[in-house]
Amino acid sequence: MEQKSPFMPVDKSFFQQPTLQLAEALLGCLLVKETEEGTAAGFIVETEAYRGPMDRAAHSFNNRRTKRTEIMFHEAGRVYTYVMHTHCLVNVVSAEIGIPEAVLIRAVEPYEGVDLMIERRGGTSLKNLTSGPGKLTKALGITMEDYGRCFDEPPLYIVRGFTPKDISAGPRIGIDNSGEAKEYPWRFWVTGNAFVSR
DNA sequence: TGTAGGATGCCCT
DNA sequence: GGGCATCCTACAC
Repeated sequence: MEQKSPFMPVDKSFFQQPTLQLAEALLGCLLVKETEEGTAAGFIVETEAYRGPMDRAAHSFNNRRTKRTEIMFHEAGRVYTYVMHTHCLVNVVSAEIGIPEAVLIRAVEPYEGVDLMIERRGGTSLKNLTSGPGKLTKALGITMEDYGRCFDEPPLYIVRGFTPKDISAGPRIGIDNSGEAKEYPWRFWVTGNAFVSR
């Protein structure tokens, strides 16, 4: 059978690992989005883990189950997209069915379809193209249409990329009103990478 | 049915 | 560094 997509998605089993571990494992992987306009892809260089039941910063804290958070209660590897102000943010659902955890993709390093990404972002510099959770979704063309999809098949999927030489960890960003949860070192990034959000 | 508040980004000082 | 765009969700009446 002809391989229509330019990249080979990871196996579903890739997502079957503890959320914090998955957040690190995603670093260096390639995030691909195929649309009619073309294919855009970038290496994941920054992630954040959100662990529903015990994590005040998570939308699913205390097992809050609504139409928005519903997908986090499903199997690992599903797509959780969410609208923030004027932007769309993308997460990888993790953990077992019934446990609402996810990994937020905060930054990627442009790899393929750079011209298309620049066009979507209104002609910004390369360094500013995908260095933030709202920026990368716009550059790659990820929208609420992707909610509930699986990251192991087109049009939105993850491919094994490179193994980061060094990984850093620290507190998450933008969750100052989340009590003690804001201190958890659940943000991971590729040490020294120029496309990390800050 | 009304309203308060974001897992952000950009533009202005 | 601070304010605002802008809109959907959650939750209080």
